[in-house]
Order: sequence, then structure tokens, then C-alpha cells
Amino acid sequence: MEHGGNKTSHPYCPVYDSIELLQEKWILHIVRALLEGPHGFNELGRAVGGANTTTLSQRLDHLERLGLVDKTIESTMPPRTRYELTDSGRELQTIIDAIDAWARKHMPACKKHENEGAAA
Amino acid sequence: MEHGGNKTSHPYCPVYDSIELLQEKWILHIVRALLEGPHGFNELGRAVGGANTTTLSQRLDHLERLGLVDKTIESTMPPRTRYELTDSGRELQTIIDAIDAWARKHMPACKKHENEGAAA
DNA sequence: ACTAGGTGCTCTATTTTGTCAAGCACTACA
DNA sequence: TGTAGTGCTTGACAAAATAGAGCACCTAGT
Repeated sequence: MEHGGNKTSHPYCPVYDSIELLQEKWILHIVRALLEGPHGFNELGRAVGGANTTTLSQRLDHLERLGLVDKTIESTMPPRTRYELTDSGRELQTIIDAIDAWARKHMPACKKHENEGAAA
Repeated sequence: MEHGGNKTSHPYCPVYDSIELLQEKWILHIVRALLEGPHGFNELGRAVGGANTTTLSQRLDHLERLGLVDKTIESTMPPRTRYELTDSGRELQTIIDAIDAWARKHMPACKKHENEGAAA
């Protein structure tokens, strides 16, 4: 327990905790999708690359509790909900941008030997 | 499959793939630790917050195969290995920086108890 | 010399986490 | 009328991460 997220006597590092959050499966994908605008539940699941409802539900709940995502129920019975980023959430843009920049520069280099199926 | 990492007919999105990588458990922690300098195996495990050896081993292997981390065996028998970032890996600094900046600004809002200024 | 603890890393068993599929209650479009 | 879409929960299952032991050796303390 070096950076000691919350385990023991360590002084608590916000960066460590953020990483803990961002490394949760789908979180980054969800943020990226939500940065492009509000989404519905299933819609978001698809936009994100096919996350299943159980996980998605849990992740959104987490993000909501942390105040990064805003959930608006537009109608209960013909189910219609809207998920969108809060101000704090929207500022995650810088992180996605950094990933974006890095990815364009370095990621293709790594996966040269990808499935050539569509790699035109 | 919107951003379609590699599943189907989608044109392949490096950003999606990067996110897939970065969201793997411990990866971001590992990168953060490694940005502060080379580490040994167990040392890294501790620096990272207590990842267990099995997982750590796998993650380092992944990072190495992607060319982000360099593994140098300094001595086989008195075991001594050195893991350090490659150039590509070192450029992940920008991402960690972005996370760092965001974390300091918004993460404390979630659990306002910090009193550490590490990770300059 | 001998013990305790450190190095890197793999193996097995167990726990944690994520996924699949079905279902509810209802609307919209064909 | 029927098919497909909406949001989301539950229970059964698969995949991933963990603990912990162990190997083969070195270093420091006593």
C-alpha cells in the first residue's frame, strides 16, 4: 500500500483514487461517449462498444454518486432516461484528449499486426 | 459496436484501443509509478499499491509487448530485473498529468481529506 | 554459520468482478 | 396485431484478480 488509496495509514492521494475510478471497466468509454452529448441507457451501452446492462447500470450509478454524471428521468413508463456529464465530468475531456493525442501517435504503432481484415 | 475496437467492420479506432489498455486494472498505476523512474518487480508491485504478482506479471508483459515498457534482466540468479518506460511509454506522462490535474481539482470534492502533494 | 528477509516470478485455489439472458411494463411504428 | 424499441433489475454463470505458497538464490544481522 504505497499510494494507499484508502486502505491504511497513507495520507490519501486523489490521483490514486482517480486512477482507481478510471480503470474501472467501461468508465473511460462511458465518459468518452458522454462527452459527445447526452445518451439514453441502451444507447449508451451501444455507443460504448457493447457493455451489458448490469455493468453499465453499476458504472453509471458510480459516476452519478461521484457527481460526474447527471441522470434525468424524462418519463418513467415509456422508459426514457438521459445521462449527461456534469461540470466536473465534462472536465474529464482533458484526460480523454490526452489519451486521444497519445493514441493517434503511438497506438497504431503497437498494433501493426492487427487483424488485417479491414486494415486498408 | 460504435467505436468498434477490433470486433467487426469498423475502421479501427486507436483511441478505443488505448482506452481498452488503460482501463486494465493496474495499468495506469504501473505507468504512474514507472514515470518516476525504473523499478524492480516486487518494488513496483508495492509502489503501485499492492498488486499481486500474478496480475502484475501479466500487465508488465502486456505493456512490454506493446513496446511501452522495457524489461531488463540485470542478473538471473540473484534475481534482479528492471522495468522502465520506453519513449512511447514515457509520453503517457501527458495522460497521467491530465488525470493528476483533474484529480486535484475534482476528486477531493468526493472525499475531502487530502494532505499530500506528491507526484509533482 | 545461521537466521531473517529480500530479489523475481510461477502455480493453484479462492474470491471478486463482469457478462449473459430473461423479463417487466409500456410506446411507436408497420 | 405484432415486432421492436425504451430503462433497468435479478439470478446463474464465466472471466479476471487475489492470496499465498514455493523456488533458488543473495545480503544483512547476530
